Amino acid sequence: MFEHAMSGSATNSGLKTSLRHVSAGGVRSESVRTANLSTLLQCLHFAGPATRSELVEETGLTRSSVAALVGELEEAGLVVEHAGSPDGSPGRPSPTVSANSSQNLVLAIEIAVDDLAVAIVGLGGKVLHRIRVDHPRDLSTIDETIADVAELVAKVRSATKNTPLLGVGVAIVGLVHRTTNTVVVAPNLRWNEVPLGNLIRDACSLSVPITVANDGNAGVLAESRRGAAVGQKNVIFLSGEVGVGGGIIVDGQVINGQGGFAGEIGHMPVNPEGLDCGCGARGCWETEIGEGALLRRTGRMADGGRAALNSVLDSAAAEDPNVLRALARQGEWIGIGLAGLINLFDPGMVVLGGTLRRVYPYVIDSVNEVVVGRRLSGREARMSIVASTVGEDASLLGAAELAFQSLLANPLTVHRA
Amino acid sequence: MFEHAMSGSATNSGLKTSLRHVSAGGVRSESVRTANLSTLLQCLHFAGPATRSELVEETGLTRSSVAALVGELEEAGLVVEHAGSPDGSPGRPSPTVSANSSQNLVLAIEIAVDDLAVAIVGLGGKVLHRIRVDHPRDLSTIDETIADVAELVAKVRSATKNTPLLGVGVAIVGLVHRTTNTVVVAPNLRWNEVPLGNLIRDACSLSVPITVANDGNAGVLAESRRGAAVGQKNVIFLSGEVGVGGGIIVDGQVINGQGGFAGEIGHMPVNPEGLDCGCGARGCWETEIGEGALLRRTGRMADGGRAALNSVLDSAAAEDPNVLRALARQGEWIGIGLAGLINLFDPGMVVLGGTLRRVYPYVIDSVNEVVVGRRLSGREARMSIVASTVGEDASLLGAAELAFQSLLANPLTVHRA
DNA sequence: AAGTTTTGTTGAAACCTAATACAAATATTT
DNA sequence: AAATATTTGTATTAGGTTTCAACAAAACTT
Repeated sequence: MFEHAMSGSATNSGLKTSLRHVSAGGVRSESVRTANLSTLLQCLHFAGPATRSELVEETGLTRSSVAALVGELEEAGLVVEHAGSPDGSPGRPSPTVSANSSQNLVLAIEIAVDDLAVAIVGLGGKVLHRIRVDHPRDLSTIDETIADVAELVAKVRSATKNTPLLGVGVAIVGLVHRTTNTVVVAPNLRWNEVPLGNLIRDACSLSVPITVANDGNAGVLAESRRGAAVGQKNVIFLSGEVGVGGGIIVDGQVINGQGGFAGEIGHMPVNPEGLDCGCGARGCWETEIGEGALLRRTGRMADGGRAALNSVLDSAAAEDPNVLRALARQGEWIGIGLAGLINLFDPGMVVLGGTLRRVYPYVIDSVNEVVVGRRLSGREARMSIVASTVGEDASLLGAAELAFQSLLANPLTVHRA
Repeated sequence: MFEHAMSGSATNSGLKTSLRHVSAGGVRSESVRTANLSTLLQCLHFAGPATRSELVEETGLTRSSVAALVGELEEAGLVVEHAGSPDGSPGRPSPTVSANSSQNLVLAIEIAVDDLAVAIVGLGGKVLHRIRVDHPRDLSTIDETIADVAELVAKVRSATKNTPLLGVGVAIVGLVHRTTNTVVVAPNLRWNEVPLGNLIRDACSLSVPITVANDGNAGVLAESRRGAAVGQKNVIFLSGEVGVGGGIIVDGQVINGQGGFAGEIGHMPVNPEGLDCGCGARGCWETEIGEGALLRRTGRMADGGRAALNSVLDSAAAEDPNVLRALARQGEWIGIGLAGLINLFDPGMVVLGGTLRRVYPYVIDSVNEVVVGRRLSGREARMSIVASTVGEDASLLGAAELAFQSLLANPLTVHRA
């Protein structure tokens, strides 16, 4: 289990850099311990509490090693042990080990088009406190938005007794340069070149590491670690909101690309004769499967927002034939783009999130029909298209996972504040 | 360097992933040695001979460890050492270590639409013997093709004194199921469900491991290890031949997807109102940028083959305005699809191979224009679109690298025959 | 010729997990 | 109720791997 956290294929050997002068590739014995601590902590974080014997079985390590490693994690305050109780089977009961979710907290922030959300999440994935508020686009400047975020952060932090944090994760509807935590462009927010990481750090007086990421990339992380795609190593996450975002998992890892811009699924060119897109190009997938397209097809105003969307869903529930037809058409376009992605990635699962989660029942048949027709691998590959199970908090929870990544990779070298 | 051997997420120690190749999860001390042997051998295989001190610097290991590890590799016959000679600088000369390319051979086979190629390649990438022959599609049955391959294999093997092989790599223009080495479908060859790996093994009486892969996936491997994309961690390889193939490297690794079907770049839907594609769908990218499209646009017969293509290139060289215009149009379509892929992967480099390598000078301007216009990350990301440098042997050399992968990952557990 | 610099070699020390033996805690059998 | 079997925790020893430190070897420099 948990290979997703570390990728690495059996016969691996990808090459990366060429010239001989970069960072060391050699491995020392100490690193073995780090790797094993990491494996154990990931087990507990992602799969929940486990007895020591279960950990032995899952990791393949010996009882002695697990005892020593768990002891070290406990000493560091990362896990807690509870005495085991008899369960009816013979043998000495094994104590239960759990992630210490009350003392290893991260801050998660989501900046969506018409929403802000903030949460404090404990190791193991326990959401200790969460706030989501409406925050309509165009009603706030960047500075105001940051101030609003800071206010929410203050609330959740005081609700959790200002317990020190391990890190901060931020998900935002925009293109993010990962090494600088900068939002290069967020069309729906009309942001350009916003150093979001630094702004949030200053506004909230944070001194722990901050990771900013695209909301789709955060969403797929949540979906793959705690949602519908748990256990899947190759996943496409398609999230239709005002814009169409997404995230892709290849061999257990979210793909970031060279600068962190990867995963912009909504701007694949699918219809050169199509509509103009907010990104400046024409005929992007987003123009055919975004919220606007659905509202247009059902005779609503394309910028009708949430109310219009609800009306569409109501009509669909009432089996309005025009609306159902429009949804089927929508599904065909979803299928066309998905088929291309499936031929590109050969995923084991496709997850539809955001608004697409709500329209799922009305579009899935036409989606499947188109996909099956265009898939090259035909029936060979088993692949399913499912609705998100994490739901509206996908990006928020993904942001939390981003903040945990460094701890999980290197459990014993952590700083909190 | 060579973190590629370990990939791993940004924050982790890098080690973990390399050690992680044992499925269990836990890492034992022996794996450290395997990982370090692998790192050293990859250094020598990909970057060529190096002195022991260079290896020390590259791996970060100590002189003692490198000495021991190199000694072990030498004992296994994988590397050879030559006494160092004074180079004008002070200090004791360091012996040079090189991959033993005369005794660690793999067999590479490429089955293209109108070509067969076979080569014997030594560790370090030295091509010891290579044959490429015309083999027009539709003139042979599957069995005949396999027999032709077997004949070529016998030739190259006897030319290399039937030295035992470490493995076999096969690249083919078709969709390959990796775990079974089966060609699910190869439209241009009209193959369906061909157990190619087994057929070749039997026809050539081979007893070493065989790896069959899609030609585009093999091509990108060659290009990234020994061609234009050396050192790049995120690469898109687009190879236009009769069909349009490709391969994608994410974080230093070729992406295979769930069953090995990933990388089918040519069948992205880019024009729903476009032409019917051989795959059964309509408006695939291949219908706009494949060889047929170019011939069509330049007034030739779409199935004119190599002769027609040469005539187009001649006209282009003679600056025939109609042909140049058609090529520019071709470039626009290449750009449209590439822009989508770039938004999806955020690569550091795009490599154009196959026929596209030859038309590169005539299309690159319009490609770039479209791509710049449609890229979301704008000027933020440095990304270049270049022509393949490996050339017509990309898939063949990639197949060889496939065959080396297992040895490189685990240098001391090899069987030859 | 003596000193400096770089590199190979060797043995001890440090780190990590596995293996083994034994103790503890529970269920089952007599 | 006592003995036995089963499972798990603990402690000790052994095996594997790397680093460290000291020394030797081979080159250049003064």
